[in-house]
Amino acid sequence: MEIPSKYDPKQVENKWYQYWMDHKFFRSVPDHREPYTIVIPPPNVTGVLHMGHMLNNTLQDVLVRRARMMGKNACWVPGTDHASIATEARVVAKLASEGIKKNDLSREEFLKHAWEWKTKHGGIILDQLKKLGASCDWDRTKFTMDPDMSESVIQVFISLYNKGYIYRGVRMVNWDPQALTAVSDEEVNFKEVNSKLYYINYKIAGTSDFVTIATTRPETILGDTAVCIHPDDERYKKLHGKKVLVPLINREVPIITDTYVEREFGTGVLKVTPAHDINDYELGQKYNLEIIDIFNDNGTLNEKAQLYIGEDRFTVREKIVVQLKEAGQIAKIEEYINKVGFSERTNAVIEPKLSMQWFVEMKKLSEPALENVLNDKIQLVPAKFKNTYRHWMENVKDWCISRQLWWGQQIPAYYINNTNEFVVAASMEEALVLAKQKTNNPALTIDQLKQEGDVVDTWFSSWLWPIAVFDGIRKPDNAEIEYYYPTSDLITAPDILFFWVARMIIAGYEFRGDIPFHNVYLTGMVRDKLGRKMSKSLGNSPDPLDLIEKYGADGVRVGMLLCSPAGNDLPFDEGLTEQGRNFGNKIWNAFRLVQSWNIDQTIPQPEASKIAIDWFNHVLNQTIVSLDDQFGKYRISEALMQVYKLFWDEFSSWYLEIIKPAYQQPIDAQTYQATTEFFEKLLKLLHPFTPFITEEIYHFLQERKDGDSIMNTALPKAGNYNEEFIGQFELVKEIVGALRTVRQDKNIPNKDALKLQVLKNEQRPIAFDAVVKKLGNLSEIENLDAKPEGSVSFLVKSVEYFVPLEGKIDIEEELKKLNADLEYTIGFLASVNKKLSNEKFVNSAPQQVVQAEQNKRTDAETKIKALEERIASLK
RNA sequence: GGGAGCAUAGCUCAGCUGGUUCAGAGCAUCUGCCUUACAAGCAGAGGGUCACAGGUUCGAAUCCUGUUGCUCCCA
Repeated sequence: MEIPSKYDPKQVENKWYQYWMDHKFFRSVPDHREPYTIVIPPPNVTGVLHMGHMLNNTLQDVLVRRARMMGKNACWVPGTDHASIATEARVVAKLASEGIKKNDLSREEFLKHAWEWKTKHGGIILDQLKKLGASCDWDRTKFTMDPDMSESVIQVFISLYNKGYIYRGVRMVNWDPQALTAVSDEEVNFKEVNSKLYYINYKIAGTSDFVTIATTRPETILGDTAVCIHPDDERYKKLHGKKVLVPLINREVPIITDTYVEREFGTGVLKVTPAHDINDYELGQKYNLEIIDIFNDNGTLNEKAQLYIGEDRFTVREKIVVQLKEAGQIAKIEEYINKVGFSERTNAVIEPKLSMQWFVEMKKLSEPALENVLNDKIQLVPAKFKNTYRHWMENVKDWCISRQLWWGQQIPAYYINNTNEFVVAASMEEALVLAKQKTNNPALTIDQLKQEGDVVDTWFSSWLWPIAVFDGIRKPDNAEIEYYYPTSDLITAPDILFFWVARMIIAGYEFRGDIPFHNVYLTGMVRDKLGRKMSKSLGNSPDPLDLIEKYGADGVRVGMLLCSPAGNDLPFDEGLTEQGRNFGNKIWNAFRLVQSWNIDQTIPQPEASKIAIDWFNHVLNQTIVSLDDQFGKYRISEALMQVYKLFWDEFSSWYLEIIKPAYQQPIDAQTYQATTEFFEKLLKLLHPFTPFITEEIYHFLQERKDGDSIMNTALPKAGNYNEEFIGQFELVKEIVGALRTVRQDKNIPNKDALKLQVLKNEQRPIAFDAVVKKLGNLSEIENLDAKPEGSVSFLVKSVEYFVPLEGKIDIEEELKKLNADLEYTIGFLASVNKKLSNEKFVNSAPQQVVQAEQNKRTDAETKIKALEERIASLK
């Protein structure tokens, strides 16, 4: 069988993914095994796969595949999130391009379009994840607006309302005057802009004096209902209790005092516009100020402004400044840089706007969620995020859950007779029953009820995700939720620690009385080389599918993982995926080598091979132990690096080189057997990281039955290993390395055999001679009693080796090296001696440490003696 | 403005409760090799005042304090 020297992932990956799917290997149903559950952080239906998903889902797949191979019943639940704002915006834009306005459609008509859109585009990411090799149980694919999911959301809303956690209230929202909707805080981008700071004189009522305020938004003075100063500000003490007149409209408003005012900013006098600034709003609440909303929803001024009615806020800004100037009320204008919020979607300047919203009271609900993260019942990885988490949870604010949108679960509140009186119920019929009771009016009809138009925030459905995907809200005792919940690990990004993770924990305790997951692994943020967050709008993200096309899914997975320690940002570089691809190629070629050998049952096993097998067994077991440890700490990146080195350095560069028969010579059966066993174990260890190539080679390595798969085999378990043996072998590597250096220095080709001489020394790893001979291409290793003449020498530990090379010795060169070594060793000995002669050190350091220093001294002394003798003999 | 975190080789990071030659790994760089598994490779080499300044200690990359710089969160 001719196997190409370069591994081609393309058809291999498609072939095996299909095979896994055909055999339903990702399917999980409850059984007697221990469950291992991950729910995917549901990507937005609007999205396409980006590098963040790649990282995140690679990590999940590694954990899931590993758990599966550890004999657990692994269940990875995939799904998507309806992303109300983003999706609605998409659908609105699409309709607009067809000349249809959202407002011309009924809610039902619009939702029909939205569902069509979702059906068409909503599965893209999940399909893309298949290319990555994600071993999700696709039969369980959920969507946050599936009927059962929505029912759960509504049920939870009603239950929270009935428990008194949900209320209505006025709140400042981020209003997008272009899209005509409130947007969430996460959808506002703050940017620094060059603007101006206007100093405006306000007349003090009943006097001819005035006071100067500073503002960046002069158009909002029409909504001013107070002016505020710091109570301790000496400059303005005389103003306490006075009133001022708002310029142009001469409304009389009070001067209030509050420590909120920064005395150093501007003039130390703040104009207060409660309807159009969140901080002013809070002042307004505190001092019971009038709230005058001067803006229409589209950003033009309304009649309450009295002036400029119907004109846009930015036009008004320019005009009002002119008018104020004419009135002599502008003191000065300064250049000023401030941060302005822009809508992520329309790029319109966000207008803070007051509106009636629905809230969840969070204080009490969040208590168990705080406690059980702080006490590590739920473990955050890395733990540094506990700080952030605590800070948030201790200062938790009520959660505004209403959105002025149609795409999402419509709030199940029903207003009675167009009043603000309402009932909360799962259906209109139930609402009618409640409304009749509430109004004491048995004649009430459905026509007199009107359902709240707002939908709930998307997070209000995704906080139920780990429960709802197993139908644990509607059917709290069903077999699935009891088996899979709490889930095992959650892998997500730290920027939604509060929005999502914390709320899932809250929901977990509130609705199931238990944690939703045991561990939360927080990944880094994938950035570009300039350190910018990768985003669609910047266009700085490579297309993951292109990368997979170019480097293979295995290569991309390795590339992503190699440098993604938990919680640290990952500046993405295509070089990493290239490294991943190269690794795949290395595995491939190692396999090609092994499969090219012919086995001869009659030839004896070479001594060197026997040693190599022993050694590799030790190293393999040692690595397995270490891997378990790394995975326990979620150090996935380091775990991969260990397997990477195990395969590349230890197995390929050392083990295979030792056992490799001469060209076109057969290999003995025992060594071959051991080698394929090693290979298979290595493949299994690698499988969670590189699922495709390992499956491919697994099937080449031996005849397999249909339905066999490496993904369903057991991960190798660690056997005993001998560290001393491994240590001895490290000396062998040093000897071989030194021999290679000699060859390179003296220009001796590998195929010319050398003779190695050794001064008798008990520390020499004599048991490994066969290996040294093979790798060094030595004709023999000779024991000497005295130092030979005319040889190149080197020291490993304190053992002295010689390579006889008549006529090839450059004595000058040799002396130089020896002297440098001698100098270093003398210096080293001096530092050791200094430590040892320090009584405080000897008395207070642990015995082991002192002993170690003493050993160092002995070794160094021996080495110095050897070096000195050698130097003397050369002179 | 409040809070948190980070700073180790050109890059990305390890370095656990201070103590084995502790200053490491991978990549990149340089040198020599197309040596019949692999040039997507092999064999070697160089490269760091562990941000800066103090302190604690027999001993500090590691603990403490301050300074500087960067990042994130909240306002």
